[in-house]
Amino acid sequence: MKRKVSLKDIAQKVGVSTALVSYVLNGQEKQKRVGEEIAQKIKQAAKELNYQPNQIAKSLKSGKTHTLGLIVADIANPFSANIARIIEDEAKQHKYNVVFGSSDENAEKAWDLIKVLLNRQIDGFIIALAENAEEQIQYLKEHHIPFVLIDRYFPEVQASYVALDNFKAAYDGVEHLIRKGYKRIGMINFESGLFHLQERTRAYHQALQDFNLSAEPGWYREVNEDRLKDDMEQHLQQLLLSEEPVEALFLASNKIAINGLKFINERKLRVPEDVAIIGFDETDAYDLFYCPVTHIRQPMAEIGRNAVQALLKLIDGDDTQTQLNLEATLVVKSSC
Amino acid sequence: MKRKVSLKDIAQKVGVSTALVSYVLNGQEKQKRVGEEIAQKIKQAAKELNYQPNQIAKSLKSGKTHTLGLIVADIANPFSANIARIIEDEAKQHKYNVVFGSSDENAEKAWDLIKVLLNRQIDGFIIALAENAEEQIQYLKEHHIPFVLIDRYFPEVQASYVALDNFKAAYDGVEHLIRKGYKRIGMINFESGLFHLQERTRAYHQALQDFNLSAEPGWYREVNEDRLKDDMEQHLQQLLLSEEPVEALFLASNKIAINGLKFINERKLRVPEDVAIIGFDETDAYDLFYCPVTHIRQPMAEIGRNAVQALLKLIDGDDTQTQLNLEATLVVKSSC
DNA sequence: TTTGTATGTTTAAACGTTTAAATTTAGTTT
DNA sequence: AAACTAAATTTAAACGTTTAAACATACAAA
Repeated sequence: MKRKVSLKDIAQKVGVSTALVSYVLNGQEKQKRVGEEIAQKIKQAAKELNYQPNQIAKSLKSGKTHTLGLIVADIANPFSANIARIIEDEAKQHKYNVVFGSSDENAEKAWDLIKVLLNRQIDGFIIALAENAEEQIQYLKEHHIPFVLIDRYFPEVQASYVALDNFKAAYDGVEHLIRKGYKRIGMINFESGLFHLQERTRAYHQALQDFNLSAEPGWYREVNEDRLKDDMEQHLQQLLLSEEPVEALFLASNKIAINGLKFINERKLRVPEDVAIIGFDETDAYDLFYCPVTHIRQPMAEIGRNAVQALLKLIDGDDTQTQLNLEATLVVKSSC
Repeated sequence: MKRKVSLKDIAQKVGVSTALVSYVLNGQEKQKRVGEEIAQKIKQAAKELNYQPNQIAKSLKSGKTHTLGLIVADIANPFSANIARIIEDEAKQHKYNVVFGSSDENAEKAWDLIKVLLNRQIDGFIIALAENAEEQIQYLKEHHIPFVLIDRYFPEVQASYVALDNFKAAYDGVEHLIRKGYKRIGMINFESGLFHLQERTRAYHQALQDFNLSAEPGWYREVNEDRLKDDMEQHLQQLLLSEEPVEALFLASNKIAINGLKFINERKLRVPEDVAIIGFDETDAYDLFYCPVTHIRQPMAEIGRNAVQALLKLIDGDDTQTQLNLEATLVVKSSC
């Protein structure tokens, strides 16, 4: 890679000091009252040499990299990928770049990512927290590193976040099932201490209670992310193919829903006749299923955009915290 | 953000020059024969102060950022997202980070991305080319910037790439249909000058010819990415619901397949009775469709890993080009 | 003529590293 | 004791920017 053109090269060509070149190329010719004629020459030379400023040098000087770090559970998950795209676009609009990393829901990995990205001097983080990551927030706060949480947050820790009103979203979903007349309503959620998932569970129970429906303990099931397929098989078997199957099922995430639908497909169960379904998040799968699936859609674009804007505010030194619990949309199809 | 600990701080604390600290912390204590005792003190101090080297400064000095630029069409597309994840992991193993950008299949945007990332001094690119991007390759080559193409490449331009043997993959798919006894075989592909897509079309025609099947021109259709839904509607209408519908359909990408399946779902067509289907790429949709879809699977992990390895080789100054056309797998389900 | 002011330009230090070269110190040969 | 060698450490420049401060020049005012 032949050495790139630097300020010095331009300075040399025009016959001035690098300072002048810097002033002109940064639009400070007026304030620093650079001579009209020389300014022109400098601009001309910059163009001729196709000068591209070295951002690394700029960063070293300014301490700013104009880069945001994005940490998600897994960039290969459509939810993360979609949000990543939105964040990328929003960041680009503000002339920021995005470096990303996947934590695999693993606090250890998330730590590594944070450390690595910090050493690369990114200006701030957008993070979808892993479980047991309170420490990390604490660290970021102590070191005054700007960050915004998305999707998940810890209610007891003070921090900026842009998330879903998970309770309301899930409540609305379960209520929808109830109003459709289903009485035996089951739910499958991840086995997880994450607040946003627990909120969905809380909403399920609350809704059943509010509408005076009984809730057999066995109707609520938890699956482990790492054994997703097996756990789903096992629980669905019990929920749907036992003596007294549930009539309706609330599947609390896109991955859970996809697995659930696959099971239903394989066993040739009829939706909504044998079991009504309501899913969470979005996936092509919902539309492609023989019976399009009613689901709870998160406002992805809003989440992404708000997160970037909140983060940039923090980076710019405006310390007001942003705490958004956005509303989901119930997309009614024909699965219940 | 309180100022971070620098070499100077450690030097000061121990009472030596920064040079020594640098030597020790970079494991050069032996070659530079740093005193045993002082070396210990330095390490100790570094630990106590929790020293984290400033990578920006290192980069400025070395000209290396240990960061790879990844340019895909759209990070929100599962294909891109999956590859991104694999690339991320492989890069991490070699202590590299990944910055990404989406080109939206738009040469202009891809240019911007390249420029921006170059100014950030990334060490090399992994690129899924947009159409009309020959120039960009030329530019990268002229400037001796290491890069590896994935998924797409221009056969007439000499460059490292890791891609699929699209011709063989598609040929195998069509041959599968033929061997199943289908005679009237249609195909839907993107309207695009991209070589990898054209190869799929070429394979379709070649296979039909090799097996002495007639190929009505109307059986081959092209859709425009931006009008995907409408175009698909229109062509499927003609292909499947006209006087003489095709018996089987080769859908040449995941997006096309998903749209096609949605159409089939809406119109309540039977697969494979009314029409047999073979899809390209992977998507949950294939498994979720009431009749699991036979498809051509790309070896994503191989593509990603090979791309990173090839790129790192180039970065390390080994100029041998990597040109891989990997084989796809035909995943036989029940749609044909 | 001196002083002052406005205008235009350069100098030099700084950001946090790396590293070749110079320097100091101690030890060994003559 | 002089000369040399080896070991340990420092110095200073460099990477490519930015920017406060110093400097130079011209011109007007006293």
